[in-house]
Amino acid sequence: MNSLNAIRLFTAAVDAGSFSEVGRRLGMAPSSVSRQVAALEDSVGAQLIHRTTRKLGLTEAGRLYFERVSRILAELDEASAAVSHLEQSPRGVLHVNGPTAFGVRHIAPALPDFLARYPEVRIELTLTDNFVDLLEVGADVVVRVGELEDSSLIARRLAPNRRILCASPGYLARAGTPERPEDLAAHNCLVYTRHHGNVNWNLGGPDGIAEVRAGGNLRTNNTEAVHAAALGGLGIALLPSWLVGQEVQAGRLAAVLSGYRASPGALDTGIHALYPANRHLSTKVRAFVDFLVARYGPRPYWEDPPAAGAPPGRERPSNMS
Amino acid sequence: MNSLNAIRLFTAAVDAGSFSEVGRRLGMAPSSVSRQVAALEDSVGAQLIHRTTRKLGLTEAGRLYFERVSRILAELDEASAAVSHLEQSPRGVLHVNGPTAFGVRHIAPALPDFLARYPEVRIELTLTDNFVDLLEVGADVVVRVGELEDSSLIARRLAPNRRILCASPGYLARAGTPERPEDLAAHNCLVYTRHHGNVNWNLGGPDGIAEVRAGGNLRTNNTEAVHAAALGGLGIALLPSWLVGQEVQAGRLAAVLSGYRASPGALDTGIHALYPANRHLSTKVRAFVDFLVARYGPRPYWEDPPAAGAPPGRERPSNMS
DNA sequence: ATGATATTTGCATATTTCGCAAAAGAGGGC
DNA sequence: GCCCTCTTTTGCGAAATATGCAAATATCAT
Repeated sequence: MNSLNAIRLFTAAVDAGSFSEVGRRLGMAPSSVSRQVAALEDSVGAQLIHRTTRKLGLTEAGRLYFERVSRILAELDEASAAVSHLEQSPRGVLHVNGPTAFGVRHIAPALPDFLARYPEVRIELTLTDNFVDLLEVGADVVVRVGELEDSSLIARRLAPNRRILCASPGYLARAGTPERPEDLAAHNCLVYTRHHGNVNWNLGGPDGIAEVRAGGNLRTNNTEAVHAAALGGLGIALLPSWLVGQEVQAGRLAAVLSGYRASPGALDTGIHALYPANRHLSTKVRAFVDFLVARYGPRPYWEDPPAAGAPPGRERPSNMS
Repeated sequence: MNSLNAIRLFTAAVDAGSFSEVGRRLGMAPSSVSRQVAALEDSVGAQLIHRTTRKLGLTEAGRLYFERVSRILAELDEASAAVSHLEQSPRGVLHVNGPTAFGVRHIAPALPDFLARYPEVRIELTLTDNFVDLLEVGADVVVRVGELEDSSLIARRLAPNRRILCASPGYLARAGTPERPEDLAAHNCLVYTRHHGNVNWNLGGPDGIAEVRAGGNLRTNNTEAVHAAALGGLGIALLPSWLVGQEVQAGRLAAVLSGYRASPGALDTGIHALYPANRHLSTKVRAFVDFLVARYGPRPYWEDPPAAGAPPGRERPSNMS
């Protein structure tokens, strides 16, 4: 195996016309240059440079080798430079993966701002609801809502994952507004469930945790269906704040029992951006995750404003267009 | 500076899909592969491969680098192969330098045979009468007649450098044939001289060395002129055997005082091929020098046949066409 | 869960590489 | 013609680098 350094020294010697001159330019002993070139000659099995103590001259083999190799070295440096360039500022293709519903509502609307800020980035957004393997899908970042699998990935928290009870104003006008968890028993609860069987809602309030048996005339494994039904006035739903927060703000839905927290026992799983724990975190990934963190802020725009008297959070980023 | 080995391991890892597999194929520890690739990543400043313990995946930078670098590696191997190929058998351009007169008579006529034997060689023959620096003129081999300068070149003896006294048969018929060195005083001696001043011919014979004051009505610094004058019957000349040997054999000239040797005191300077003392002697140079040695043999075709009773020399190569 | 296999890292060991000094060679200037 | 300088090369000890093994950690299949 010939070493790259030897080839570099060979071409440098041809350019400089002297091993000593190469040593002077590169800050190394002439003997090292001599030995490296000799080793290169041994490896290719031919004399490349005729040497006397006063001048160097290329052999035919050396001329041939030099012509090809100097071009190759330039290409190699160019390749390294291209890769380095890619990391000097956010550039290239950023492959983002996320859940469909969240992606449509909160990732895709953020992309125009991101791409305006980083014009050299192109985004490939893949929205899938099943758990994806970063390597499998070739993603750079994955946004996950909810529980995190144990993995070697780095998880950066983007937002809390709060669920709120809500119903349409029409439904509440017709069926009344529950004031305490027990009141839910008299309401049509729209149940999102992954499995069959009964579903209980745990609500934490000033009087402890109340476990409510949620039931009604709709059970579905699709959050969007629950959402649509609630908007249509079918009943009371327990839905993520990122899904209904803005509709509550706009008045299309009304939060009920807002003094209670859903699943108070479970720790807040949150919404996270996941990316590989590499020694060299690519700038485009860092820029994207930083961008999302800044955009959502400590209190995302879909969440209620802080309660009166609570210390004000940092300025929220602009709402989505 | 990134090492070539690291790049090779990187591409091997991409091909094999596993560092361990690379280690198995190349007979090295997986940890070494891992470290080399990591070092390469550090040197280009970007992650090239996403790794989990089960699979490897290229990053965008890695894909970019791999595409360029794998092509570059192939070119590099090709360049080394081209140089090696050049030395596997005599090939390429052979730059030969020699004296004009000898070259015309004994080098150029030998070339058709040489080129027929080595069809992949092209010869560039430069004939100059001044001393040349191999590097200066870019020659691979230099043929020199006569004294050798001290140098680091390797000298391979091709033929003796004998000078013989001769004259045209017509001259001898007119002026008589000298039988002893002293007789030359009565003859018209054609003198080749580099300098002005008198020229003495030293002739060694059974009765010791005789120093003869050579003189006549022609002095010239050009051997060919002496030769032409002798052929024209002007007088007796002292000329190299390679120049007049065949004309003596053909009867156009007759040797005189053939029992005497010219300059018996000086050591036989001979005719030599000179080439650089490199560690890797190129096959084309070796082939050419070997060819000349074989062609001229221990007793060149221009020399007299061995005296009767002397052990026969090896078969002479074919005379020039 | 457990086993098999993968990458990575610490650490001791080899191997290579480096620089200095000395030797040998080549050319310029006096 | 001789000296002086600068060159390449080689020996040798030291520094730097690479390597292999073992252990830790991680992932996937059974």
